Amino acid sequence: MTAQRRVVAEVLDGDHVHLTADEVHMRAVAKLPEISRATVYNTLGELVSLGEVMEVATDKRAKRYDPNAHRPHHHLVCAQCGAIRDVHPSGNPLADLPDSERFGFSVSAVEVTYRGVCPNCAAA
Amino acid sequence: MTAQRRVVAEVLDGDHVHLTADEVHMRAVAKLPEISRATVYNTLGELVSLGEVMEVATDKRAKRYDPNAHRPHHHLVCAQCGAIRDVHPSGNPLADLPDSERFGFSVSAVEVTYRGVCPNCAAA
DNA sequence: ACTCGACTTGGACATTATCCAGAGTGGCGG
DNA sequence: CCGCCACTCTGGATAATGTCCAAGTCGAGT
Repeated sequence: MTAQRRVVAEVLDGDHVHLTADEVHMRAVAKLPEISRATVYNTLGELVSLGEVMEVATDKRAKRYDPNAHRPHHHLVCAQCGAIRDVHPSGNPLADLPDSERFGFSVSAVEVTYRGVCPNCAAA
Repeated sequence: MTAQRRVVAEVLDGDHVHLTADEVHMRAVAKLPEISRATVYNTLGELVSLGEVMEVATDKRAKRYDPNAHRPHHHLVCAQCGAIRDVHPSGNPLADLPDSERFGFSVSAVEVTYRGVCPNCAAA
């Protein structure tokens, strides 16, 4: 546990939002100016391997990192401003996939992304 | 409808797989050598706007384009080799999102990505 | 204090996507 | 048939994101 990794962990823990790798880097630089992008990417990759954070691919421009990896949840994305909210649907989508639709895959996870327009953008 | 756009449409229609923009470009070049990347991107963007093809963000490396945009379906992705299959689950995930979890959004679409390991990779 | 290994750094590089200025093309009125 | 206009395409530059590598740095153990 080095100073650099602690800073990355603090950035993710401080705000429970969904940051891009670049945003994590910028915030890390604010706390530790000499930290490099490579270290941020390395550390994020390790945190993902450890299961401490999740990668989220809601848009294709950049990965986002979700520090709320321990409680299963899905995401609600505004199509206009890109805002992301965590949501907790009632059903279990894994159960909705019958064996006949699994093609022999061993299915281990499911990601659900709801898309819509947030109240702010709807008002504008 | 120019020659270039016809070629892009043919590429997408010829194989019902999930091509990246770059794969579309390579296949388009095979049919029409002087087509440029910009034109492929433009045309793909127009097709998406028209609702003829869907963008799929199963990994973060590159967008993929799904020509099967007219029948709602979801995707089953192999975590190892990246193979993508279309699947048709039984339930309707939109119904699983109660109003209390919508935060005022007008939710219009849902994407579901199942992740697992395909039979080929499981055998290897 | 020395050595070794792990970590970090900074920059180069790769990939994917977008932008832009200029050239090309086709239709249409004259 | 000619020239004009709107639109499209091209090729290259550029941006955004992510990865890799060689060398430097730091700390633990001896």
